Amino acid sequence: MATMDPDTVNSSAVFRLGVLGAMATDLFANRIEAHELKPKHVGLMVVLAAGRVSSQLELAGVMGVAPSLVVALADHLEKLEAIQRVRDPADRRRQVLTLTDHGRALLATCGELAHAADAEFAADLTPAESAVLTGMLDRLAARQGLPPAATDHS
Amino acid sequence: MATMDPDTVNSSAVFRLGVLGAMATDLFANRIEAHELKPKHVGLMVVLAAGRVSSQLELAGVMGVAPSLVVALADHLEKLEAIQRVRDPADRRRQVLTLTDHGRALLATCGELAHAADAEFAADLTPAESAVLTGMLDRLAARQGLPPAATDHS
DNA sequence: TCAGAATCATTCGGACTCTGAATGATTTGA
DNA sequence: TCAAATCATTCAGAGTCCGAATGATTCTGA
Repeated sequence: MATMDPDTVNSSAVFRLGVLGAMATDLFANRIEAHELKPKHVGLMVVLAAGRVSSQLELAGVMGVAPSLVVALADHLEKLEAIQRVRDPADRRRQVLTLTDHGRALLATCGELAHAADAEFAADLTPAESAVLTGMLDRLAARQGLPPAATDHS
Repeated sequence: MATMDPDTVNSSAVFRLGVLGAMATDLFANRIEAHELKPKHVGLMVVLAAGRVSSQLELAGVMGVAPSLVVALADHLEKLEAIQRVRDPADRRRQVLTLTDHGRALLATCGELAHAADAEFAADLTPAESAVLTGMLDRLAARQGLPPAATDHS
């Protein structure tokens, strides 16, 4: 490349995705605040709703957070009666988390709030753009189990 | 509405942008770590490079953070000799921040790292999808009043 | 069968980031 | 000239998250 643009950073997808993502999360956090939820609580419920995973360690893996954080998030969701925590009879070390009816209702409410926020934040997203976002999220989620590039100081 | 998608949240742009943005920021943070920079340091430099703003209070406004945080970020960048801090002679309450040559070089390096990260982050995307993503980020950024991305003709 | 290694959840301490309330310096306005 | 406003700075503390113990349970091989 010849003379480089003075602000190459700002033209990178990673950087701008980060900035926009932070704004989006702040917006979403404000919308769900009244329900005593934070974005990560919703994230946990979303993973649960997907139905592929139920133990806390697996949750931590999919969400990319420490197991100890899942404990705190699950504690809170249990207090809200949004999830049930039951020891797996087949392996009593595991806690099996399941969404309660109330949890599903809460999640649906968050869905409505999120889409309302979309109207403000990403009003004119074309279906193609939505598809790209979805595709990226799916593929990145599919990369779980790779060397944790995010927090590897070993 | 009839039966709603079981996971409406996950189909909202705000939520997905938040998740992807967090991953993108983590990735970027890892890449610039060796230069003793965090994403917010780069963010400050990006705003400075845009050239519309120079005092710390203005910086705080554009970045959407507390003025006291700008102090800390600027302290560090000054220690790295990436910026200069000079009292505005016309108003000695103000600190005028300017990128040094080294700061510009650092920023350029971060740009390369960011674009390299793009390659990994969007590895599975087709060029068409990439273009859609870029266009979408442009429009979203404009909508949020962020500094416009310079067109990259590398 | 049984002791030791591995696995899962939990607790706890602490690192890190960020904010908001003082404080000090300077400028502005009446 | 003096009071109010403005900018930068410091500081204490809230909030979030991780990693290292700990305890409980399961798995393994001899």
